[in-house]
Amino acid sequence: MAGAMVTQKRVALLAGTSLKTVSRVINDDPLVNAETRARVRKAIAELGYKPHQAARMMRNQESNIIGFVANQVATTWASVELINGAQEAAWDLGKQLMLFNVDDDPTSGRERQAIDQLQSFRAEVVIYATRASWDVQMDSIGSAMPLVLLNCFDRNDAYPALVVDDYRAAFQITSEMIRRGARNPVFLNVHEGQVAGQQRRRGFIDAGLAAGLDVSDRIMRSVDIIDGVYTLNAYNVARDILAGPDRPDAILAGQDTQAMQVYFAVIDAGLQVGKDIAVASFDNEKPVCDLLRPGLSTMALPYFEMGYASVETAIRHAETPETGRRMFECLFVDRNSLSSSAW
Amino acid sequence: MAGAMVTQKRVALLAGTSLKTVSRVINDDPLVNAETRARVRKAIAELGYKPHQAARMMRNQESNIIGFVANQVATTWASVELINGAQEAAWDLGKQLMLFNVDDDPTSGRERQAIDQLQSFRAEVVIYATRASWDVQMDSIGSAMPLVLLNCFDRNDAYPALVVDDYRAAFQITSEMIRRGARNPVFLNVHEGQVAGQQRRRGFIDAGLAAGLDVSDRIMRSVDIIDGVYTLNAYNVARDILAGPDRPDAILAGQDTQAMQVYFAVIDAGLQVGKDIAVASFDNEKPVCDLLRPGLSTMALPYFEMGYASVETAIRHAETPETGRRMFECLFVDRNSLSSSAW
DNA sequence: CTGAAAGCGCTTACAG
DNA sequence: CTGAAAGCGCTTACAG
Repeated sequence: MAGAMVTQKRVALLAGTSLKTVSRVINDDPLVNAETRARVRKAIAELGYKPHQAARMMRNQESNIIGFVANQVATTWASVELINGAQEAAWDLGKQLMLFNVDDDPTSGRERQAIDQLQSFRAEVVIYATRASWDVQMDSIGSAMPLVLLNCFDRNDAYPALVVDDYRAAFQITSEMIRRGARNPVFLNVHEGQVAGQQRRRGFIDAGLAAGLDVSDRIMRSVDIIDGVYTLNAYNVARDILAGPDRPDAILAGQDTQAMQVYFAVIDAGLQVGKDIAVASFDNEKPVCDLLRPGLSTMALPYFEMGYASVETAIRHAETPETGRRMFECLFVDRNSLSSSAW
Repeated sequence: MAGAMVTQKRVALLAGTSLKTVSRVINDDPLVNAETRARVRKAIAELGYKPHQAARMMRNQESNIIGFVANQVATTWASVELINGAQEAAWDLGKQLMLFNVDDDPTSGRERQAIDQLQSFRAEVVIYATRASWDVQMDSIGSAMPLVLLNCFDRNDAYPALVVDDYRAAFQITSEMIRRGARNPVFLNVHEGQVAGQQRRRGFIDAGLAAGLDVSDRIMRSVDIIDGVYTLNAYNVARDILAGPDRPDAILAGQDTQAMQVYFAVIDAGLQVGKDIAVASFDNEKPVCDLLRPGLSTMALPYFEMGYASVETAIRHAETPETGRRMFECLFVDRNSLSSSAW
């Protein structure tokens, strides 16, 4: 490896020129004789020379590296899109993304390790992404490097943050349900300890009010966090309300995986989704939504777009610090779960 | 940034010692006076000094970087585990994983770009992972750097490869179905252009033979690749065989998402999974398997383990080149889909 | 136990 | 248009 290392020196030797001229050619400096340039190019190709990033980083005093710390992100299909979007932006903008998947367990020390590594590589800025919009405490990272929050934010808005507009998403999907005929919808919300849960509650209620319906007592929780473990029990909740006295004509689930549980509750109650009862949701986890029968109508999280934008924001933020939350809108994806015979 | 850079020199200045001694302390060289060491440690902490990786890489002529090129991997839950396993191993073994998600489109040039970047960072070895066990042509990478294949292999076995033992997995799950009473199983196989499809076909047939059943004509394809797009149609296939004259008492699907389609075909036929008919599958995509009702019994792909092992293999392979395929076994995860009233 | 010198591969001023 | 010198931050021999 070391012996075979191809350097500018060797290229210069072969091209019969100086080290410096090779450097010029590589950096597209116009002040090089066309013929010399061609000779150098040929030598580069012949030797398979690749500039040594580490040397460049050191000499230029800049790394071109953006850190991406993903807390529990790689656990759902949808949120992997945050990473894909960031990756794409990094390609496009000539940055190197250095990715770390860390777990939620603070005792594992993985997060600390990731930060240390990023500092050692002199990352110019770090993007911190979580699976849900928590109100995070990020000063341990923020004091070390410029920081951008993705799909989360901090209490004091000390860092630029890119978040989903959950209020609007809930408002929209609820309005759509009502527009199509729902008069007695139920909302199986995610945990209201999450910001998303709080925002969506408001969106659901406000959409009802806008249509003259009071749905404020039609919100139930279908997720539990027991000893830190996130547990879906939309099946049980849905089963109970379907068997209850005041059967809804539409169920809005907090996430597609919960909607999937709702489907089975509906089936077990001898009913049909999209026929006897409408179902809708949030996320747009493609495989789930497409594979359910009927297909699940849902509010698509704009994660790819957010991931992409996070890199753009990070580059700007590394240059001149910014703050403030930027909201991203969900997109309604209509499949076939949104009708009900009750309408 | 540049002005504020904390170097060994500044640490030495503060500790009242030489540059070299600081280096010794950082690299845990025992030949340092305990008191000097303490003084240096204190200075390091005070200044928040972090060694500069780029400088180390250059001086040591080794990068400690392992490339991980993931072709279409981040598209299913299960295969993200390949990445998670590799990440974990990298943490444990003190290597830096440099991850690239590339798409399958050869014209995008992302793969080439990834290789170029990895060469520029002088990655010591590259792990190339795909979503399925294709027979890949990897010489474009293999000629540039030591290469390890993960979840795929090449025709000539020129590189070490870590693959799933699909034959054995199919043999095991089929045997389990038969052991519990299946006499007329059907296998909705994945595409037999995939090695997995071929191996599983054999496993299914051999398990039948071992139990005295000829199931060789009970294999159907439930996936199409139309214009390069992978399309599941297990629903239609299952619906047809359930309505046909020779109704199976068990259906083995090629992947959990297909099993999900089978569930809906069973439901629409007015039957119940785990009661009227047994269903099983491959993958263990946790959310899907757990959320289906009844829970789906499936052969879990050992992706985390394989991802972890790929890094260990890569480290060895970078040192002394190896070749050969290593097989990993799937684990049977029993939930509640494996009974049938027909038994 | 400690330090001064040299060099890893590159690019930024500075001279020609 | 081209080149020789200096230095980015570190560690490996070599002397003390």
